[in-house]
Amino acid sequence: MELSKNFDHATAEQKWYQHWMDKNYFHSEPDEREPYTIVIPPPNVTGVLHMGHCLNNTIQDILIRRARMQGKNACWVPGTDHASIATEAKVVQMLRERGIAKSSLSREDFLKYAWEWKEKYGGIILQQLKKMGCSLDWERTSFTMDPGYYESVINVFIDLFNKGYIYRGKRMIHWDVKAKTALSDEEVIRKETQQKLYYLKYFLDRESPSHALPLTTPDYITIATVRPETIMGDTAICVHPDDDRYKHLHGKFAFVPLINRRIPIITDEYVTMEFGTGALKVTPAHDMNDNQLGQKHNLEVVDIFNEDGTLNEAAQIHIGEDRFEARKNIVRELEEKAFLLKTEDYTSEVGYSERTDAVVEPRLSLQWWVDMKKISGPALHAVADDEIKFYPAKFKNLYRHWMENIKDWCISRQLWWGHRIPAWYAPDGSFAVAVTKEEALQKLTMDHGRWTIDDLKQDEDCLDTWFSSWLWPFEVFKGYSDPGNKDVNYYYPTNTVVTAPEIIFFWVARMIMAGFEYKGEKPFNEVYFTGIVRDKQGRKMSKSLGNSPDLLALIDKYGADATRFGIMISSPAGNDLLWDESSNEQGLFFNNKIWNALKLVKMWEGRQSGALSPGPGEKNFATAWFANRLNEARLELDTQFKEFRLSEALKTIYSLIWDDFCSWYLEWVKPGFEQPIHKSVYEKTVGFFEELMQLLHPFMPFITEDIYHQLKERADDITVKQLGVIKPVDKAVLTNAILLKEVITAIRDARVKNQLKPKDTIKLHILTDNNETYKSIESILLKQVNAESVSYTSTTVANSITVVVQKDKFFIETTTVLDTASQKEQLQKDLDYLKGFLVSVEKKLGNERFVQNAKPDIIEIERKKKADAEEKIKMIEESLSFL
RNA sequence: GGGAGUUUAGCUCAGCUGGUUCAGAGCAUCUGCCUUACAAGCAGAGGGUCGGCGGUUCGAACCCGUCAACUCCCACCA
Repeated sequence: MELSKNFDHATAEQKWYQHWMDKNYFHSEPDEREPYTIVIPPPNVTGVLHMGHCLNNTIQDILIRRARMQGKNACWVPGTDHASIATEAKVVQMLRERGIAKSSLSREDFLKYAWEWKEKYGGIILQQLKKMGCSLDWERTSFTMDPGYYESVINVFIDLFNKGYIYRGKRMIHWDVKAKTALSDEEVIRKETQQKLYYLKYFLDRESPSHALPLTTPDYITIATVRPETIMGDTAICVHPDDDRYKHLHGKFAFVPLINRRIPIITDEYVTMEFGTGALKVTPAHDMNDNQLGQKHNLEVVDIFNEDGTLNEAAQIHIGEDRFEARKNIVRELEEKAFLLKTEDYTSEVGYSERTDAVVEPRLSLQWWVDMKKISGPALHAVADDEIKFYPAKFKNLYRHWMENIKDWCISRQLWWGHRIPAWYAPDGSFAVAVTKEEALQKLTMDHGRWTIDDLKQDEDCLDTWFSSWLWPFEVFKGYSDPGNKDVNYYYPTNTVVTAPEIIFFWVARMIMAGFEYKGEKPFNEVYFTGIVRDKQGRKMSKSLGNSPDLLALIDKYGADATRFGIMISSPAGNDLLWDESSNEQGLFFNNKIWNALKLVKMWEGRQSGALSPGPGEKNFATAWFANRLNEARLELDTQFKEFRLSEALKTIYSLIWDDFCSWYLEWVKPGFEQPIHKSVYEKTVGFFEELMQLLHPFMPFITEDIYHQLKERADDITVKQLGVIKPVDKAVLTNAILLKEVITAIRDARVKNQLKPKDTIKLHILTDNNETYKSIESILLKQVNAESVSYTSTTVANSITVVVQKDKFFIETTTVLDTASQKEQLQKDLDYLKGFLVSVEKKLGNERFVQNAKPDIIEIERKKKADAEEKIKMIEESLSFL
């Protein structure tokens, strides 16, 4: 069958993925083999594939495919995360588009819509992973809200509550006014924000007889604030106890502008004297630090915001206005009434919601918390002691620091989409934690006994999404709901987690904690942190910047293999990567190169001669070399894989195929025009090609499978073909090949420099001590430098171009007129370099301390360098004298 | 403020235990080739004071100190 001009990626991708699925290659069941397990970091069920996923999942697929080819029982578990905030936001938006307000729906109705939405759009991302070629075990697809998984999450909550690790508490939390939910610390992004610092007059209370002030002092105190809209929540003014400016005011009172609330002036060392005016307004309901101050000094708490960030009745003025609207209006009013002294530009970091980008509002509220110190111990040590390895290791420090200073985890979210908190409240506020209402009633009855089942109400809130995904490594195998089952016993602990460093706390740390708490064992052996995908200018890829390419369009254009190549080749281990579409182009060119090599080899298929096993005199240097080169490269690849240097591993294979196989090997064994190829050489070439495809397969699965089948009619598939053992390398053959390449390049260079046309033939004369070596590579050399003859000489050949390689001399005899001047120039250049080099070596060897201290083999090398250089200088000088 | 990282060719990065002609690769550039697998290609070439300074050492891109620039994480003064 005639081969097409180029590799048709679209057809091949479709064909082979379907074929692999039909053969069920990706499905794993426990057996006697060693398992190799990866659980996918579950993408948001609402998600669509972006470059980060592309990198992340390509890496996982490479690891899984390689493990599969190494004889391990490879299992890569797919799934999605219900992503409560993100999904609920999308559903709310969809409803709004249909003219339905969430507030008009019951919880049940809303969830019906949400599930509908999930069934329709959810999991698109899993289909997209197939397009990328990911070899996931689709039969094991999990979702964090699958019924069984849901139950496990609830039971874990109950278990931790019963152990006393979960509590309910009123605390300052980060409040997302858009999503109307609490956020954990990790969900808040701090951004530098341009603000204004307003200096406000707070008039002092002079009336109060017991606090009379001398009339000479000003009748106000100036406060600097960026949040004038919160003054109505002020319940104190605080100054530093040592601040001389305010000593006379300790224990006095002042009035909040506009509303005239009388508030005390207190002292605390928390206040920075240098900042602003050194006097701080204290708003315990709306600032984390102020809240702490408030607790310490027993201040009143006045909460002036509604949950959507508008002002409530407690604010007394501007009721119903949004906080930022109110800020403007209040500033205007303060100005009009002369409370505003001045305004300064001021830049500081402000917290934004990771999900909705709303400015986070510190808010006092009753939430559920996990006491992290109770469960973090084993997880801290597992990483510190390398029981779980981090790649790159630098993340160990970050992890340790966070774990040692771990704070309690706010796990309740004011959302409907998610795992509903299994807490049941009685009318008097007492509550019980239980799976069912009945159980809860029973528990409550033991203490109280006066309620019926209809009196109980379940908590309205859901659990943080990470409270479900931290169970992922074992619960995808039902390790919690069905402990000790055969799957979890076999696959757990899993081998590798591949994820972004951004979620080291959200997910990685918590999975480790859950693993120890519920399995008594680490959840995985190693974590590979990928870099962040950035654009050419180094900007993080993001929707808002619009610099994130459409991955599916890229796959259409370049093919999945080239796209995988593109992201992997630009992905240094452990660093961020600057991705540019041109790297996909490089991948496409690579496809083309491989395809053309196939075309060449296929041309030879019908033109074979000789016997399958070569005769004694037919030893072929090229095949002997390439067999060795393959083994050498495979050793290199082994180390690169062990250290997760995947980008380098790909470069190794790339160069092995392009340079060693195509540029050298194929040229060396290529028969003359329309000449037959020796059968044994052909068979070996096909074998090498197969092995190369096998090495490349984890990176570029489609083209490699396709070529594997194009090379030969066969029943098996490369996807499950096992890698052979690496044979010992014959160093002598490799060394000779290096010499051969060097000679070829040097002679070609000389040809170019002397303006010989590619078609001009030459006669080559070799002056060497080592005729044997050259005899074995002679025919290759002849062909590669377009020589009509090769002979050996013991003297200089006159009227020729001289080339010196290592200790051998080559004379190029040609009919064209030679430019001796440029030859001389070239030789002189070499000579100067060598002389300089010799001086430095001699200097080194003349240094007594070097000879005394350096290792003997190093000294030996230096001596050899000296001898070689001297010999070479002699030869060049000889050649120069002939010109 | 605390911590981590980066700095090597025009660009993106390797360089592992200090020692081979160790200053490398890919891309980009330049020169010559439509040579019967491939111009998405072939052959060849040029290009770097290894961020600065100092130290250790027989020997430093590599180890130590210091300064500078950039990046990230954590904690933040209203």
